[in-house]
Amino acid sequence: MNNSRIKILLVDDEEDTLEFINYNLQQEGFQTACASDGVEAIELAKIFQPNLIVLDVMMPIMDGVEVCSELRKLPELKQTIITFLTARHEDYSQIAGFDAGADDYISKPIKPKLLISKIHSLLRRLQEEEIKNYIEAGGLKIDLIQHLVFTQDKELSLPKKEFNLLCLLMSKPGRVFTREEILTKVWGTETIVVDRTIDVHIRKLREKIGNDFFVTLKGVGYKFQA
Amino acid sequence: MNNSRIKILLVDDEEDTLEFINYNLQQEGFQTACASDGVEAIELAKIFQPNLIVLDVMMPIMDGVEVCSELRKLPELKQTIITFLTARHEDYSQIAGFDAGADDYISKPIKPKLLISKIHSLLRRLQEEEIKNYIEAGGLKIDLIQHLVFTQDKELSLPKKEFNLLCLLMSKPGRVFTREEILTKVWGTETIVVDRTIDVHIRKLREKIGNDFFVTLKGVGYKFQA
DNA sequence: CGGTTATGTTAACTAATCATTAAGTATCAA
DNA sequence: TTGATACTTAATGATTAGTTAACATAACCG
Repeated sequence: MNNSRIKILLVDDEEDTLEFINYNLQQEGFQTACASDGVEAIELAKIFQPNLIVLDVMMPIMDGVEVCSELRKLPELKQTIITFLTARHEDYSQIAGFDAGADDYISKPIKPKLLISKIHSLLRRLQEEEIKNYIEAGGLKIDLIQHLVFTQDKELSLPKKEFNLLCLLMSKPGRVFTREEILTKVWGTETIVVDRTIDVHIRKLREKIGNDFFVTLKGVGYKFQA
Repeated sequence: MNNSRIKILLVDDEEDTLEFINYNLQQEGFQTACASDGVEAIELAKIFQPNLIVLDVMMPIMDGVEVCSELRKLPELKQTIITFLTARHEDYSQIAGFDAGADDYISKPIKPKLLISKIHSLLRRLQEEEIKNYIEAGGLKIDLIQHLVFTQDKELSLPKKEFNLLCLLMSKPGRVFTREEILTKVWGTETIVVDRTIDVHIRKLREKIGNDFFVTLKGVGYKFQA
């Protein structure tokens, strides 16, 4: 993963801590932003759209738990991971933190290496969670939930049959699907269609997505090739 | 959140997988129940009333998709989250899965930490939906308490069905809802209405709120788009 | 309680899109 | 070269959604 695409928002009222964490994260190439109180944090979060928020629990005015609850209410931050920063032995806030919707916590005093590795593991989780509902291959991405296909330059919404056919082929890039297989998996066992129908749908996919992705194997079938 | 109040039903034909997940979830304090086939799953679901069902797609007799469809028909499981367990990129039933009304996917091989965090986030979503008093997306805001919709320029009060339909679509902007899903979630499982009814309600929403928010996917369903 | 209005549903029709086929052409492999 | 197989195009057919108005039902209100 390229760290420079990752945005992290740091929230702490102590200037020193803020600078310390900030320095370490920037060394790792993360994009960072800092806020020194809850109100500022929420404002900044809206604009900055961070992937991760590191939030001190003990803060004046509005404490971390409260800030976290507020942040969780923002729909645009649904995917954002929130982690608390707590002084050791602050058990109460840990529990309350999870109620407020935090994903993890980091204890003070902060050890840079631990912090970084923790952040990496949190981000890995984010990435893995994101991947699940996609089929990805050869620079293309199918979003099954949104029923959309993303190419390098555009996003398209395909008709049902085309979409299903593409899903099938892209589910195993490089693997050949026989015409028979395609028929049973896309059209089902009941419906009987002539072979040309597959060709036409392949053609439409070639038109919309690109010729080279779809390889014909004469007498055998088709495959998706990156 | 107190995990011990959360009930999770696990369905898989492989004894090992079942035990493995079960162990991990029990470690976290969740209440669990296990079923090894579809029929058992449905029976158990009725009695156990789980908050979350983790359902293997590949099963003999009745596959996960089929089980999911059946489960979705039970009115008492309306609030239950159903998530599929699939071998990564392996099967095509992923696509059919969303048609059946699953909420999410978890890919095998299962990583305990990911599973747990996934479950937490699913449950958080459930909780949020219960607590939340507004839905926001694409410049629109629904106030669930006041039963009002705010657009950029005006505030409107929609009839029940229209309101519920809008809530459903806006609860997950971008996500496609199949007609079947819409029917069960807005009209319930008992009432039978003709397909045109959905169209008419969509039309009214388009009229009142704006055409472009509501995207038709022929043969699939509708989605809300910002 | 009626009468009124607002909402929900349906039917019937129209429109649009998608899927399929047919037919001619191109390509490949034996 | 030739026969089989795939590609392409356009036309047709089928399916699905949009629209409208009418009817039914529920909610509202004096």
